[in-house]
Amino acid sequence: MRTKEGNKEKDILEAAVKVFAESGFHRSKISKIAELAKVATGSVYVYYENKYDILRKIFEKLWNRLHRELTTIADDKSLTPEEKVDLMIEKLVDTFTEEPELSIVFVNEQHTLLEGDDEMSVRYYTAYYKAMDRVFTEGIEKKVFNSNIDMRVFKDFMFGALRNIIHNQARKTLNVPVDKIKRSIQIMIKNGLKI
Amino acid sequence: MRTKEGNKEKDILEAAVKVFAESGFHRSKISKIAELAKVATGSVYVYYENKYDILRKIFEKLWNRLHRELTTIADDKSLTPEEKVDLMIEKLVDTFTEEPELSIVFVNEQHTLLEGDDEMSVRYYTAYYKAMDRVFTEGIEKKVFNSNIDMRVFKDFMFGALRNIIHNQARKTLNVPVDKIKRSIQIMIKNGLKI
Amino acid sequence: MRTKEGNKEKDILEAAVKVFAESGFHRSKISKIAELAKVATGSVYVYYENKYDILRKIFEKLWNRLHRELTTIADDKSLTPEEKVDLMIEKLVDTFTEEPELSIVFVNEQHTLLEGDDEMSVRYYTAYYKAMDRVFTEGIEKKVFNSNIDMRVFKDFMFGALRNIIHNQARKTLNVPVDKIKRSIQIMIKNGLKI
Amino acid sequence: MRTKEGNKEKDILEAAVKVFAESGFHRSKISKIAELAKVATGSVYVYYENKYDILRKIFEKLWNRLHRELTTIADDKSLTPEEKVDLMIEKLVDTFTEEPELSIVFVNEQHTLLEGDDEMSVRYYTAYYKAMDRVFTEGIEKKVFNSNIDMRVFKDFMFGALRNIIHNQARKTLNVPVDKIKRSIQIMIKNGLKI
DNA sequence: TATGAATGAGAATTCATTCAT
DNA sequence: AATGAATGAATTCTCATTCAT
Repeated sequence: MRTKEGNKEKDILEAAVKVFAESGFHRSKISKIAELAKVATGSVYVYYENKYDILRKIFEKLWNRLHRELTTIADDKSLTPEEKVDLMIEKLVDTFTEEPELSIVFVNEQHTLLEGDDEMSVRYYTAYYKAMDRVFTEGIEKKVFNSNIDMRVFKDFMFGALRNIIHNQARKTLNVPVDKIKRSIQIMIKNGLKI
Repeated sequence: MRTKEGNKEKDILEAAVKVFAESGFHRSKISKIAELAKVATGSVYVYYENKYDILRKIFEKLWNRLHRELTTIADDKSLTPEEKVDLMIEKLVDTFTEEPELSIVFVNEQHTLLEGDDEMSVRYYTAYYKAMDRVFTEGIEKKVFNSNIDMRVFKDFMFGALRNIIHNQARKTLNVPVDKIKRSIQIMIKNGLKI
Repeated sequence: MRTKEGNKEKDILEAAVKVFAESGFHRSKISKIAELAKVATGSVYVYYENKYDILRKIFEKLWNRLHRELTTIADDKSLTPEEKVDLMIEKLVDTFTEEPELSIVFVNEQHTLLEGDDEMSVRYYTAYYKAMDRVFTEGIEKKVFNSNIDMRVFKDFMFGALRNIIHNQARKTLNVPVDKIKRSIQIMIKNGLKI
Repeated sequence: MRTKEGNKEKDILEAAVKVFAESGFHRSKISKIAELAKVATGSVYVYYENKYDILRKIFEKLWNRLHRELTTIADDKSLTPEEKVDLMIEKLVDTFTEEPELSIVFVNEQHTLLEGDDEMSVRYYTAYYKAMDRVFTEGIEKKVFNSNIDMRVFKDFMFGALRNIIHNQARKTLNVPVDKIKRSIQIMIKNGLKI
C-alpha cells in the first residue's frame, strides 16, 4: 500500500520539530530529518526551499494557531478581562504541554528565526501579541488592571514567563503538575506574589 | 621572552560577546572574534580550548557575578522579603541593561550551552536560583507571600519574565525607560495585575 | 535518481595509492587525491570515513590478496617446503613489482597504520604470516630446514628482506632485473635454510 | 645549580628520539620535545633549524657511528669474510638492541628523511653500505661467497632483514633473546652465502 | 514527484616557527 | 643564549543543496 502523497510534507515538518528540539537548528542535519520522516534527503527540497524554510513553516503554523485561539478569547464579549487572562494562560500552557518538542523549538530557535528574516518578527507581534494587547487595554479601561504597569512590559513579562515555564516543563527540568502550573501563574499574574 | 601584551584573554572574551550577540553562536566565526579583539586567529586558542569554551567562560563569569550579587541581597537581614524581591529585580534589570550584548547572548545561547554540557545546568541552578529560593521561602514562612504559588513555578516565572524583558530591551524591540520597566515588574510581581 | 557513475570508490583508492606513494601519508592532501580521481573533495567522504580510513582500506585489500595467494601455495600438497618457499618469494616479488606505488605505500606507511589502530596489526600477522609459519614448520618437521633457526626470526627476516628489496626496486634505487632478484633471494633463503 | 649549557643540544636530540619513536615524526610536536628536554619551545630553534633538521641530525649521528664501526670490521685484515659478516651482524643487532627507540625512529622515518632531502640518500649509501660492499666483494673474490647472488640484492636483503627484526624487537612484537636472534641471522646469512 | 549520489564552499583547529624581551 | 606568547598558514571534514535519472 502506498501512503497518501500528501503526508510527506507533514511528515517532514513533524520530523523536523523532533530533530530541531533534540539537536538545535544548526546542529540538525537535513539527512536526519529525512530519515525520521522516512523520505529521501532530496525529497525535503521538494516541499521546502531550504532548512531555514522548514523552521519558518513550523513557527508560522504555530503562530496562526495561537493567534486564532487567543483572538477568540480576546473577542469573547461574555468574559471579563480577568477571565480572559485566565483562559489565555490556560490555553497557552495546554498548547505547549501537549507538544513539548514544539515548545522547545519555539523557545530555543526564536532568535534563529529573527536573525534570518526581519519581516517575520513583525507578523509575529501582529498575530501573537495583539490579542493580549486588547485584553490588557480593556482591563485598564474598565479600571480592573493597574494603569501604572506599562503595557509593553506586561506583554513581554507574561510571554517570557510563560515561555520559560513551558520550556523547562518540556525539558523535564521543572516537574510540576500542569494544573498547579496554571493556578500558580494565574495567581501571580492577577494577584501578584502577595497574599 | 615575549611577555603578555595587554590583556588578550579579556579582549577575546569581550569581542566574542559582541560577535555572538550579533550573529548567534553557530554563525560566529573565530576569525571574526580574533579580528575584533585585534589578535591573530591562533591566539584565540592560546586562551580558549575551542569556540564552545569561549561561550562557557562568558556564562561562567556572568553567573558568578549574579550569584554574588543576588546572594548578598538574599542574605541581608535588614530587609523584608518584599524589599529583597524589589532589589533583586532592580539588580537584574540594571546588570543586563548595562551590557545589552551580554544579555542577548545570555538569552539566545542558553540552549547552546545546555546541549553541549550537562554539568553546566546543575551549577546554573545551584548558583543562580538558590538566592531566589531563599527569598521566596522566607516570604512564605513570614506569611507575606502566597503559599498557593508553587515555588518552582515562581522561580521559572520570574526568571523567564525578566529574561524576556531584558532581551527585548537589548534588542531595541521594547523601548521603555529602565525605571518604568523596573516599576512595572515590581508591581506585577508583588501585587499582580489587579488594582 | 542520480545513479553511481563509474566506480568512484575504486578511483579514489587508486589515486590515494599514487599520492601516498609520492608524498607520504601525512603530506598527502585529500584535495589532491580527489583531483587525481577526478572527483570532488567531498565525494571522498562519501566512500571513506576519513583520510586514515583510505590507508586502512589500501592495506586491507592488499593483505587479503596476499593472504589468499600465499595460503594457496602453503596448502598445496604437491609441493615440497623448498618449492613452496621458492614460489612464495616469486609471488611476493611479482605482486609488488607489478604495482610499485602500492609497494612503496605498503612499506612506508606500515607504522602510520599501526600507530592508529592496534587491532590491525593482529589481523596482519594472522592473515599474512600464518602461511609462512606453516611452510617453515613443515620444513623443520621434514628435516629439510635448520631447526637452530628461530621461526619468529625467520619470518621477520624473510619479510623484512623482501620488503626492503621490493621497496628499493620500486623507488628505482635498486636496479636489478626481476629474475635476478628472485634468483638471488631464493638462493640466499634456501641455502641458508638447508641443514 | 645550573646545568651545563652544552647539554641542551643533546637533551633535545634525545627527547626527540623518544617522541618520534612514540608518535611518529609528523604527529610529534616541538612543544612536546621541548617539554621532555626540560627546555622552552623556542630554545629548540637555538640548536636546530627546524623540526626536520632534528630528524636529520638523529640519522647523521647514527650513520656516522655505524659507518665507523662497520668500516673497522671490514678493514680488519685478521678476519675472514665469514667472520666479518658474523661480527657485522652482531654489531648491528647490539647497536639497535641497546637503543630501541632509536631503532624505531631509524626504521619508521627513513622515508620521511628521503622525501625531504635527496643528497641524504647518497651519503647514506656511501657511509653505510660501502663496508658491506667490501666484505661481500672480498668473499666473492676469495670464492667463499656465491657469485650467483647479486651484490645489490644481497645488501638490500641483509639490511632489510636486519631492519625488520630490530624494529619488531624494539616494538616488542618479536620476543626472542638477543643471542638467539644473532645466531639465527648468522646461520641464515652465512649458510646462504656459502658455495 | 522522488531519489540519493555528488558536490564544494566554508570554518574550526593545529602547530611549526618567529620574535620581543 | 633562553624564553614562551603570539602568529597565521594550511587542511581536514561537514553538510546544505543540487541534479541526473
